[in-house]
Amino acid sequence: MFSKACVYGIRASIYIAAQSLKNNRVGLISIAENIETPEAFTAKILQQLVKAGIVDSIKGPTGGFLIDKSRIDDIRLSEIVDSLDGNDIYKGCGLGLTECNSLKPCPVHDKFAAIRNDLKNMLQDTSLYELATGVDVGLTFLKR
Amino acid sequence: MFSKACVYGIRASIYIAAQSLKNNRVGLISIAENIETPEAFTAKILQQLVKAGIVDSIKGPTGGFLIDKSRIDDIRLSEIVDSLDGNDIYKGCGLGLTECNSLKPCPVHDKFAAIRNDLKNMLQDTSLYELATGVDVGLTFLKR
DNA sequence: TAAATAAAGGATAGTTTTATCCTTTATTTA
DNA sequence: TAAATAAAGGATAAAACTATCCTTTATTTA
Repeated sequence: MFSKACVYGIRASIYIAAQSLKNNRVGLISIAENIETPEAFTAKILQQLVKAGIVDSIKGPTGGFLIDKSRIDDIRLSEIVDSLDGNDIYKGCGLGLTECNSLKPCPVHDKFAAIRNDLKNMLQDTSLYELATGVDVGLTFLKR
Repeated sequence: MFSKACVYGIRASIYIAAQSLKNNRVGLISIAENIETPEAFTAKILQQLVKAGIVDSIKGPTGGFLIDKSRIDDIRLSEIVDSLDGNDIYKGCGLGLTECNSLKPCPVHDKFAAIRNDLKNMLQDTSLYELATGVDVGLTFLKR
């Protein structure tokens, strides 16, 4: 469904959000440990999330990654997916055709459109806030 | 969503089914042309579909690929996806965790389960027959 | 101001996926 | 039975994705 970069990025964002809600700034090592991802690869993904404006970073001692508390409720899963995997999962044809639309549809066009639309809505309706609080209260998990 | 091998395989299966319904056996070159896929790579995918028992092949002059007419209505999209991409899209965790279930769920477990279940049902409910006839009457397309 | 810390960035390596080429095997037909 | 045809299979190459390492830049604190 999503690339590894994307799922690592989602997990990292949720972890950073959960910590930011508790006013903790977190470093790369701690992130990689808590979401169980390869450290250096996670660093690259965090760079992308910073460039996309989803995560903030601060260099030097006491530095690390954070998300402004006031924005955690506004950030949607769809933004993270967009920034790491692009919008192909929403827009692309299910059978890989370059031109595929209601005028010249592939054989699964309508059936896929329905699923993809549900996926799109789900990602757009899901905020980082609800995911982060689930992790914080121990209802959901980011590793294993 | 699906690998290239998988979407090529679906398109090839639909094309072979459409031709088989008209009692035409089709060769590799003609398949690759009509679904616009790289010939040699398509050959490899067809080998997998033959091994999976979805498509039949006959060697030598007048040979080619076909699907028994009586089976076209029974073959589901899910079988093709299974044979080329495996069942990870149905079973795997949306965030890539190895253990993820209702007892120890990832933050998006329930939301993904709903989407994945819809996808699963759609693939299991869709027969090669309905896709092939759509192409045959010019309602849907396999290339561009 | 020097040393320590932590992210950013560049280079490179490993793995998987996608793609091609060439030889072998099976089958038909002249 | 020889020649032609078409799929099967093996080897290899190219591209994309995943992953690691090392240097540079920014910032803090002693």
